[in-house]
Parts: sequence; C-alpha cells; structure tokens
Amino acid sequence: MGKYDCLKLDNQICFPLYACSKGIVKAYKPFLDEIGLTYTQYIAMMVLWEHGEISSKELGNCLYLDSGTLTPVLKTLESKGLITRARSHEDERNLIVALTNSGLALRDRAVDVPAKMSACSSLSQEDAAELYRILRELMKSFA
Amino acid sequence: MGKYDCLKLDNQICFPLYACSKGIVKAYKPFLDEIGLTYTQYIAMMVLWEHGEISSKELGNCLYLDSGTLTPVLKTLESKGLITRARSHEDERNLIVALTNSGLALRDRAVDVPAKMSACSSLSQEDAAELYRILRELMKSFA
DNA sequence: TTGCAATCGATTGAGTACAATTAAATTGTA
DNA sequence: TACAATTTAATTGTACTCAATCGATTGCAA
Repeated sequence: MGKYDCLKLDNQICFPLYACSKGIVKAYKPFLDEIGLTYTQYIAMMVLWEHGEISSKELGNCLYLDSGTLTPVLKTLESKGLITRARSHEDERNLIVALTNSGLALRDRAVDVPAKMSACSSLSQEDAAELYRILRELMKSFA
Repeated sequence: MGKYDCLKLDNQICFPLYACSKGIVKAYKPFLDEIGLTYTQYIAMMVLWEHGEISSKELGNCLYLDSGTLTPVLKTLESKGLITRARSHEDERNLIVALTNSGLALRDRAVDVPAKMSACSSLSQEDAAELYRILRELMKSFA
C-alpha cells in the first residue's frame, strides 16, 4: 500500500466511467452515421421524439447541456431540416424547438439503433440493470 | 409498450453513463483547479506518476486517446514545466514523455484529490465496487 | 541495397462541452 | 409607471475528442 496508490489510474472509479462513456458513444457512430446524426444530435432528437415540442431551456435540462453546447447543435439540426426554432409568443426569451415532418419521419429509421447497440454490449441483463441502477444513484450526487 | 419506447432517453443505458461521466469530470474541477490541471491533464499525469517515463503511443493506449487529442495536451503540460517531450534515440518516430522535478513534485499536491472526490459521491462502498466491476466488464466490448 | 509497407506523431476539420459574459425580455417592486 | 432583479438564449474563449490525412522514420523483402 504505497502512499500514492490512490493516484493509480486502476484505482479510480471515474476513469472507467469516462472511458466507457467515450467507448459507447464511439460504438454508436456507425449506426448513427446511417441516419446522419452525431450522438449529441441523436439524444436531442430522442427528447423531441418523445415530447414533440420543447423549450431550449427544458431540453438543456433533460440532456444536462447548457446553451453554449445546445445552440450550435440545434442550429445544425435546423439546417438539416429536422427541427424548427422559434421564439415563444408568450415569452420572447424562450426558444421553442419542434419537429418537422422530416424530423418525425427520421424516428422510423432510428428505431433500430438501440437494438443494434445492445447487440454490441458484452453485459448480461442483470449487470445492465445493476449498472443502470447505480448510475441513477450516482447522478443524484450532481443534481 | 409503444413501438418507440426503446428510443426514450430513460430507457437508454448509454445516456446515464454519458451524463455521469460529464458530472464526475465537472465535480473534479474545483479540486483540479487548485493544482492547475484539467481532467485530461490529470489522468495523463497519473500515468506518468506511476510509470515515470512512457512513450506517447503507450500513454495514448492507457488513456484511450489518440495523437490528435494527446499532442496538444502534452504540449500544454510541457509549457507548464511538468513534463519533457523528446524523440527516442532508438526510434526517432517515438516520442518519450517524462516527468520534470516540478511534475514529480505536483504529485504531493494531487494526492488528496481522490479522497476529496470520494467524499462528494453518494455511492455506498458496495455500489462503487459493483460499478467498477461492471464498467471493467463493459470495457471489454470496446477492446 | 533499393523499394515498399508499416508505424508513429503532428496537423486539420467538425463537433462537443463548459465557464463567463452579453443582450433582450420579463417580472417584481417602490 | 420607472427601475432593479431575474430569466433566457446567444456569444466568446479555452479545451477536449475523434476521423482523416500527412510526413518522417523504420523494417522488411526482392
């Protein structure tokens, strides 16, 4: 037990988390390339597919992203014709993001992505459920 | 059970992983600010503290980072006076990264960081160990 | 030994990501 | 009603991340 053992990469909990996160996002890439989205664009579209219409603020809360990240992502999705960006009539400060027909149609091409991803994972059902539970628990630390 | 339930953010395993990874890196920031490192610089220094001297290639393998990311990080660490960068005499293609005295001395100021971080986590010992085990398992999918 | 494939770091470009600041709109208050 | 405080998206600056490519070096085989 050396004085500096706590600084070894193998003894960190954060590093495998960081590495796995990057690894999974990279694993998504070939599937997301097929539908022309990046991972960040994909999770933004997932929220829109579920909610149909949402303010930029709420979207940022769902994804844990601030306007510095979200603004260029939403402008890109708009330029792809998948969403519309418009100020709210009730409160001009709010930006309302909504799906276009093209954006809604993309859902049918995205619906296979989760299954393709699960097929790549080496986790058992139990470990996946356990991982999900622990990560949810861990997220409370930042909320 | 809707046709598109698999596309809900709440049903993804990747998203909590991605969110937790970002959350933890952000939680490190105040502690790493005290020693003047970013998270990426910190994990690079951890490898050097453990190995003392390593090629850029090996360092990239340890951290799962390619030269596009690593080159500017190492140049920054060099400009801070923490490391040296020099071509190998045996093989001029290899870049050998080594600690300076200043870089080695920084370890004594970094040694408290892991404990400060654990104090921020809401995980039990058991869950932390379980998380570690599952993430290691998951990483096999990308290796 | 000469030519070619492989290796390695550096560079470039696109896309995140976050902190800090700015500007516009709204709300609360005197 | 003026005006301060708050809220929100956008902008700016710094840093990370990866894919693709390039140039130099090395190793191997004809």
